[in-house]
Amino acid sequence: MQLHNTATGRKDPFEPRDPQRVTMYVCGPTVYSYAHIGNYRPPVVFDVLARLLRRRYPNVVYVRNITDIDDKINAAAAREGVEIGVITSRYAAAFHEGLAALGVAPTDHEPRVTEHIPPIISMIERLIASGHAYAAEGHVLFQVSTYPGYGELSHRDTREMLAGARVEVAPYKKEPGDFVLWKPSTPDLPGWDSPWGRGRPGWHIECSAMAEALLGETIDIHGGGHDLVFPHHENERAQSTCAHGGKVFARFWLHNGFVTMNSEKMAKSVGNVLLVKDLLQHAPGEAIRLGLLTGHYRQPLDWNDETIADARRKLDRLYGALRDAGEVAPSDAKAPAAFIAALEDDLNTPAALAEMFELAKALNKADDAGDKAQLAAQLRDAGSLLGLLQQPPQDWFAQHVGDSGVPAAAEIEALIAERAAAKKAKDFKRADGIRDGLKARGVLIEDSVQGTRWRYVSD
RNA sequence: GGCUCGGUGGCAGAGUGGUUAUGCAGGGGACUGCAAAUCCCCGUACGUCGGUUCAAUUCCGGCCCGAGCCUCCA
Repeated sequence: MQLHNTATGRKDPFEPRDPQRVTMYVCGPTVYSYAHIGNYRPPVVFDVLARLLRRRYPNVVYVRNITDIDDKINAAAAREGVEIGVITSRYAAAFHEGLAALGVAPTDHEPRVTEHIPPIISMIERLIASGHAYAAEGHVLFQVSTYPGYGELSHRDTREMLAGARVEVAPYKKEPGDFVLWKPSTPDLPGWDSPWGRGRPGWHIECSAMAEALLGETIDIHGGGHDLVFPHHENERAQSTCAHGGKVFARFWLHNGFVTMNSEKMAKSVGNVLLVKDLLQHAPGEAIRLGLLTGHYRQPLDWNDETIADARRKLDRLYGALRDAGEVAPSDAKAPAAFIAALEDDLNTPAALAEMFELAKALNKADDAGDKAQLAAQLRDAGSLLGLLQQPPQDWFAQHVGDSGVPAAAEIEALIAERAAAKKAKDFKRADGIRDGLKARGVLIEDSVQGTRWRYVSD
């Protein structure tokens, strides 16, 4: 297996440090509002990677955190006049609903920052003791100049960066590039007692401490959105490496590209945020998931109306092949080698999907029952790695998302029976009238050798 | 300005030093009462200018265009 490593800037062969325990940490959301489609790209991408790793290694420990203490959370809580727990549990629950809708399997651990304050304090103490951090005016700061490797992950020259720093430098910083590990809380803000007074952790130290607590000092894979490379992951790397006496923190750094809308970054300030909870009102979660996997994870993904429509049609074709195979004998055939090879080449999901369409075509052409059984099993197994095609085909075609107006199944069945009678009586005008009527109401009729079947069509 | 990554057929989107991506849309055909679904065939795409090479969309360089990051945004 090959994975692109941000630290080296190329695809490197991946071998776990310990094949008996493969470790992966992915930065999760800060739960202060509803998550948009871009926020779900890392969970979906790394869900696929986790599935792939689990197939190959007996024990994969996958951690994705939830950041539940943060200035934006504090602001939201203050705005609503509630405890931060009200805010964080609301949006964490919404996030989980989105994950479930997109078929994202649960991680092995989902640590929350507020439940890991002692390990965070402990790590900060160790950084101070080893001379990498210092306390000043209630803050604790990491002294970047004590870590020569700083900048290696993001390929930045620290001196130039510091020279070009455009942010006002806080007076308590020894050097402009130093970043905060702990900051003081005023009485009206959430805080925890610490050796440096009542306060709260900085953002970067959370992930370092939770990764250490759950996965140890060196992890195999660290993932997240491309925007986290700097400063978040650069800082994490500095903290963890220094706290662990120079041991490698993450052996592989993986970063997914952004989701854009009309080639623009999705951001509140731009006003082009597409929330998944809204999207789910119009499209099946499985189609959204496929939409997120149609491009390679490192490429930017431009999201538009066609993305979803396209994904739905693709699923129509794949599920259609499974449906037309009919009842086939169970087979334990696995995904073909070319499909696995595509995924093992830095998670090339577009190439892997192309293999699935080849399987679908072969399945559509197959006559022999044994061949059908095997091809259907292969297609399903391939789907299981991408988190697709796991429901009965009938269910896929019978679902209708959101809106009103579409006829209920019972009514459709009755009209189909009526049409069948008309067809038998050679009254094709009436039969076609029923079909056209249903089509106008969003139901497509198909006659097949197994009888007439129907499905809801989008738009 | 620095760093990272891109510009592929109508759209989406892989890949490759000389040979089919794949899906959708479109054209033709088979099947069908007519459709739909399915199958077969088709259009000969690689930003631009140079260089390397017997041969470049694929390697190298310049240029143009685009996205992201540059202290708390997935």
